[in-house]
Amino acid sequence: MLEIQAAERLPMPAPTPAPEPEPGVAPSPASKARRRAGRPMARILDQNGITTAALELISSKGYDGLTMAALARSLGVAPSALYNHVASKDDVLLLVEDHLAAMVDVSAFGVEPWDVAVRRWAWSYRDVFSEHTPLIPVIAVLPVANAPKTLAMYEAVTAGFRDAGFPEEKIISAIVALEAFVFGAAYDVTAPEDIFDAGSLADQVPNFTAAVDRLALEQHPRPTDVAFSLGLEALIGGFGALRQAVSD
Amino acid sequence: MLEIQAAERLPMPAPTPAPEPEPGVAPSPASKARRRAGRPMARILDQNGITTAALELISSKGYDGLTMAALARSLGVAPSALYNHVASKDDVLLLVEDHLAAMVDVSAFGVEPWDVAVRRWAWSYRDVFSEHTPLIPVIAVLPVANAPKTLAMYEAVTAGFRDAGFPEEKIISAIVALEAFVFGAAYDVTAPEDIFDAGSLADQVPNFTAAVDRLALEQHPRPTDVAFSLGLEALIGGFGALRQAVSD
DNA sequence: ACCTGAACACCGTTCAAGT
DNA sequence: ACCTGAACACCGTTCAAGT
Repeated sequence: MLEIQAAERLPMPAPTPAPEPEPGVAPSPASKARRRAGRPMARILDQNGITTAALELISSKGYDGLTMAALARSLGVAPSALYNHVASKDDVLLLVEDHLAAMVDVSAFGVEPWDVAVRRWAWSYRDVFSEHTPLIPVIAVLPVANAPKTLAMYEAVTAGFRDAGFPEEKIISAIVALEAFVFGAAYDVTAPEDIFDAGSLADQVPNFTAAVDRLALEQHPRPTDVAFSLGLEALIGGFGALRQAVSD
Repeated sequence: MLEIQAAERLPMPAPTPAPEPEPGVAPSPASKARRRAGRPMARILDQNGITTAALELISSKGYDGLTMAALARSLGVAPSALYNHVASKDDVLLLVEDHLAAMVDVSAFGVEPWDVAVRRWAWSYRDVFSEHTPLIPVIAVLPVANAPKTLAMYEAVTAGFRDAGFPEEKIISAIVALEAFVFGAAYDVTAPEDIFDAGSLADQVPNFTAAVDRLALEQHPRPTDVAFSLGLEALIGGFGALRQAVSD
């Protein structure tokens, strides 16, 4: 259901087809007149428009606001119309995920040194998905064949690892491990500030409470960024030692 | 809503109270007779019974099968009865999470060397939650004050880090980083085997496909375990270098 | 092929009524 | 205090009917 649908010519001869509005663009408020049932003259929906509308809905109402009904309304169609273009709501989430994957910064691979590239990629990956954590369960189970832009990201990262002298049989494992860390860290970004406040139980967990208080004393940047940096540098350090000599 | 509710004595004098069935135990099939409305003689539900029933439901029907209606049915009550003991379905998930946290193995801290303890804890943590990934979004945002067993786990780990010479101001950050990796890895366990099959797009991502094929050649244990081990050892190695000299 | 509109089989949650 | 039963305001999804 995620294949690209070839733009289809209508069977009737139409030498100068009337300039149709872009599919997926919300109808102007002027066109309040409700559409009659039946196939419309011009296609109204496509996967691109659905993706864009979903992203707008998410950014304005959050993932709770992303319902098939709300999505349809923002596109000016009935909810059932969506099912001509996606098989399910999960399909919509997949479209969104693949769009976001294209925003992850892989530009440093093959240009900057390996560790710099990994650092840039991982921070960017975490930042993008920390605003979209409801997608993480979807990504984790997502066969890459259905997400071309996600696949392109993996290709860039893999090539970067290979060119940096990373042993080929360990590349995928290393990427999977880094990705696991990135996804977990994306959740951590969304945690409330006082998540580690033990409240009335504080005196029962003295070591923990002391360590939490001690961290708070450091006038650091966000604690979530400190933890991410600490873990990421350990992973980069450990994985970097696996590389074979290469001029870069 | 998660406070422990003190067992309450009924106000009426009851010198030899009839041996009441344990609360939360599903009614024997014999007692088919429907309860009348109104407060029952003996309390039927409590948080313990709800937790146990939820865990049974999850293990038999999965998280999709964990609905308030199904949970109530397994306990022999109406769905609305649950709301006398939990504020919401999220509260139920919290009870389940805290129960599972107690199953994570922290026994090696303070007994075995630091790296052995971390390794045992992390593997156990991942294994427990890989069967309960729908809880991960809940844990990530969960104030520890509401989850006493989870808090106890953090206390044991924190003490282990401190006693091993870990600088106090970095302990929480290190635990948070390890936990992020564990949660992400828990998702990875649930991924389908062919998740990295690029299908028809394979020739567009040659480096990635080659690395995936290369990994498959290694007759390893589960790829997810290889990736977890690789990342965990890097984290342990990197964090271990932060420790100050201590005799252990 | 691609829309509408009605319907289906659910959800979690609330609340009056009962004891 | 703690249950039942009815009701509420949703969900995602299906499908006949229309053009």
